[in-house]
Amino acid sequence: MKDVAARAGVGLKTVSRVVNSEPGVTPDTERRVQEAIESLGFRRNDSARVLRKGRTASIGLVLEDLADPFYGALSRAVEEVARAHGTLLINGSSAEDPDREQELALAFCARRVDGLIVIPAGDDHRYLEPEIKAGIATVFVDRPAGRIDADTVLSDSFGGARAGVAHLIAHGHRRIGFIGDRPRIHTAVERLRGYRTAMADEGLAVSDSWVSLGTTAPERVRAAMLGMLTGPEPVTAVFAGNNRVTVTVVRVLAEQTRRVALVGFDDIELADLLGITVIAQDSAALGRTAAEQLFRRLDGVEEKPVRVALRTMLIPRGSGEIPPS
Amino acid sequence: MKDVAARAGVGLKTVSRVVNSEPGVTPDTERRVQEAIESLGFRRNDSARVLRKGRTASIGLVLEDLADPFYGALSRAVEEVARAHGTLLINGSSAEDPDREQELALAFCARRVDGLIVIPAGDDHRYLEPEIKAGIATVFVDRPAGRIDADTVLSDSFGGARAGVAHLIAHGHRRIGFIGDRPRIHTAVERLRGYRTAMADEGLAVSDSWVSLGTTAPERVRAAMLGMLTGPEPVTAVFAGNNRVTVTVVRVLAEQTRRVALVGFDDIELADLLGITVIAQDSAALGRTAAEQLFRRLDGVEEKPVRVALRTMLIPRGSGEIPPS
DNA sequence: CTGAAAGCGCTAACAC
DNA sequence: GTGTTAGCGCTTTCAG
Repeated sequence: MKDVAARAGVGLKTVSRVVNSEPGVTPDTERRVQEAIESLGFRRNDSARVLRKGRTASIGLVLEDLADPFYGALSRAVEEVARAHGTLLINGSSAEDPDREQELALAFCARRVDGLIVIPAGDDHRYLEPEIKAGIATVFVDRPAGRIDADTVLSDSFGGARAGVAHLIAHGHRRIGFIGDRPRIHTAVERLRGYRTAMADEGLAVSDSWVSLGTTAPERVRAAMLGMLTGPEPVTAVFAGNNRVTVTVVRVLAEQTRRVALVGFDDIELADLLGITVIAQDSAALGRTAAEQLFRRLDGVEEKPVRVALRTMLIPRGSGEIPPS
Repeated sequence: MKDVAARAGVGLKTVSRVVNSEPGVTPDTERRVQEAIESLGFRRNDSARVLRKGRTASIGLVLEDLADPFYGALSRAVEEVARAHGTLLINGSSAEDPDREQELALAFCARRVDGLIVIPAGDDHRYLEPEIKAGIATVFVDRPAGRIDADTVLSDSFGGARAGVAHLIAHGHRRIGFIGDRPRIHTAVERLRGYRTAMADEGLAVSDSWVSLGTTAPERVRAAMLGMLTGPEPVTAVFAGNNRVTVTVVRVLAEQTRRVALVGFDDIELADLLGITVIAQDSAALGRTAAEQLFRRLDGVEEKPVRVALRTMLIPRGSGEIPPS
């Protein structure tokens, strides 16, 4: 910038004005500066700018795994909102590891992102308190924050699972399995609660052998599913706790001769062709809503922490309407 | 940091030493500084650090759409490599718009990312020359750079498409359609070339009505597919140019009574269950390889631009082995 | 309308 | 082992 000023024969501040298209520069001077910029290939150093202004025009998003289509879509929605606000997005995948979540979130804070959107992996977010106090707006999505009070945008996991299981019951099932994510994960617990409530609503007892929580690794899910299909009280239907689980369950069921009903949480690409009945949640809406709330905070809106729950939708496609065998 | 120094009763530089775990501090002093840091909730301002050091420990990735599972997986692979190098990743989606690609890439450069990985939307990247000259290492992935010479990591689109179409021919097809992405996109053109070559290899003529390039919007692909199924020379097989196209083609074919063979470029989740034969490319390997090359550059390796072509793999699953009707 | 000086928070280089 | 000084590239303030 100094060089540009020298070359254009003007002061430093004048270059700054031109670069930021601030008013108060003669068209003629502006042209000279522009030429100098061009010929020197000058590009403003945003780091220095940030240091001065305090705002980085960037936000951070900590999610579980960008390779999961659910989070990919969510991230993209956040990016669109950020873009509309002239803001860049930094992504980080926690791989469902609380330490890594914290490491990422704090790294983002050290870069002085203006705001943070977090899909929690851990259940204690007190480590963010000083950052939030220091002015980094924070919104939690998909799962609630642990041990701090903050803006949160969720899907209605409980209601969705309950509706899905009720759907299976309505189609005549009595022995229904539930395969979900690890019990540390809030959505897994909520969906299990939805399952139990739906069963209780109809006065159905739940056998321990019908419920399995754990990682979404294919081997684990496969074993759980096979376990429920054998034994003294084999299930005639399953509720899959999320898209990763559904994918594996569909594969296992495809190998069976007996027809087993299935409803899965989360929609999946091509699920329509495979006839998979799902409880769809709108991952893009989740991201969009969270981002909008974040920018509302960045615009200075002061209100007590907001909690939004987005509705889910039951999409019947066949697998959930198979009668008990 | 000044405050920490004051509180701990030490000099500024000593705090800096502690924060960066540099040697030359008494354990006792270090403890005092640590305490001050804790109680003040101090966190180093990386912007200032960047300004001083020149390196931001961040890289930028410009891709088409993070919500596309192909790019999601690629991005995640890049992130893993970056993480191993203590580097953060900034993502941006170009939405296949060259202007937006440029806007993003330059925005990343203004933030002084150490390196840039670009999945080109446009075909002229001379705008990056000053940046590259200024020291921002740049690697292109999935598609080659336009009008500049730079490190590039691609899949073998030509070879993959050729093998896929040859596979269809081997199963008896003579009238084979090709539906691909817009002709501005390098991979689309390469895959079309693979198609034409495979046809020519067997002495088969290609009717204009069998080839359709354009956006991957479902309506466009649907119309193209339906067009090829009707008319005087209906196709008995199709080659789909990428995962977006395949998804729509599968839907259209599912509605037909006649059985039409299909091979698609890119693997898709659940394609195994739907029996879709594909030419798989390893998006994670693409990302990993590109990122590794980038860090090789950042480590100071000077060599003339590298070009890597990753092999593709034909996975027969049924749809590509349907005989002509 | 324009420019000179101060300083954002940190680190490199050199004292002590 | 520790502190001091200068300055990274920009914007803010205020004087011309």
